[in-house]
Amino acid sequence: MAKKKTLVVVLGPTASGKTDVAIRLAKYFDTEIISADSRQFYREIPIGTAAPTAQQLSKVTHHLVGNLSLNDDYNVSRFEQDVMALLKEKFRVHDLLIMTGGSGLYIDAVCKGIDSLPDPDPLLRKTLQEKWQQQGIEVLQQQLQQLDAEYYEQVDRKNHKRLMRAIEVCLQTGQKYSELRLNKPQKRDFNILKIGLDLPREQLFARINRRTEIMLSNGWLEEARSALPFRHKNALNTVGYKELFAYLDGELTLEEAVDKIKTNTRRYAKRQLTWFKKDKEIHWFSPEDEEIRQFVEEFLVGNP
RNA sequence: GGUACCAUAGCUCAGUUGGUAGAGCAACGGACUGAAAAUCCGUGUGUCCCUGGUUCAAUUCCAGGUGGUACCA
Repeated sequence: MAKKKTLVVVLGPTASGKTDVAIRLAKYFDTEIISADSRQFYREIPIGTAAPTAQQLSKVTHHLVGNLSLNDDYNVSRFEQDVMALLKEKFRVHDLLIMTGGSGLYIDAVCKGIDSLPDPDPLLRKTLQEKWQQQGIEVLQQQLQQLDAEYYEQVDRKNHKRLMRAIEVCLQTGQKYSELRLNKPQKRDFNILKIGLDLPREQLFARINRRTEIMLSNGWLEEARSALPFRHKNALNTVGYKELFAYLDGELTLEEAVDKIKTNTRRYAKRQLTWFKKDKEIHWFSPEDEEIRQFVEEFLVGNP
């Protein structure tokens, strides 16, 4: 019987040191890394997304970094499919693979699966978007109440994105969203070990501030300037770009923009931590902790 | 040195005709199934500069002090 394969997931808030830890583990176990970062896919914005550098990429083979263009539309479901295909291929030659990133929803899609739902119809989405902007959220609420009263009861009714998505699914499938959204964890045929990286908040915030400065001195502003033609793409609805675009528009001074970037990055880190805190499968470590490698080895021994 | 004005939450400020106070931002907490670095929800954390006076009661009125700002010397 074939040995069971293992996916080690290195996760944590932004700037917690995931990239370095993942590379160290990958080198030690002589394996490859799959990114689970919803913004590092885009090849035009490596600086602002703190993607692995050319030097880091040369040390270990990375997947799903810089594989998309800002023009590409992408979503969690496609990510799940891409990663499952990658795992199938790479587990032929590796017993252990590493996935690292900070996008909780994307990580969960790989670890637990995600329901089979249709991709949004762009035209329908545009219609709903306009409806919301012109007539307000009440119209969306009423529409969802008619289409799917059950989901309407549980949904966050002030969140236009949730309302729109549910309406989309109902209209596109002719079925109720609440009936399609099973939310049932799928069994994977590989072991999963989740390693969480975290630091005392004060230290994490100091790292965020320092990294922001480094990213700027690495040419982030120029990167933002050249991404300007794509500013309305979803990929650029991202911490940092919004603020730098505001500076380029003359709405903020550079100093104000940088301060806002730091603040919004901290807030992003907090949202990530809120997501990860719920997941009781995560084993938490400090990024400098030498015991991470040993912990993985012990897991491998215990889960042959 | 003199005069005027100001001093309230981490920041910018509102307010209390005397009954210990509230907005925005920040902060903190939370939600999350194809836009997720997105989107949305909740929470006020306070020697009301200090000391004294008047008063049943002072953050509020009065006096002095301290600090700041402006103008005059």
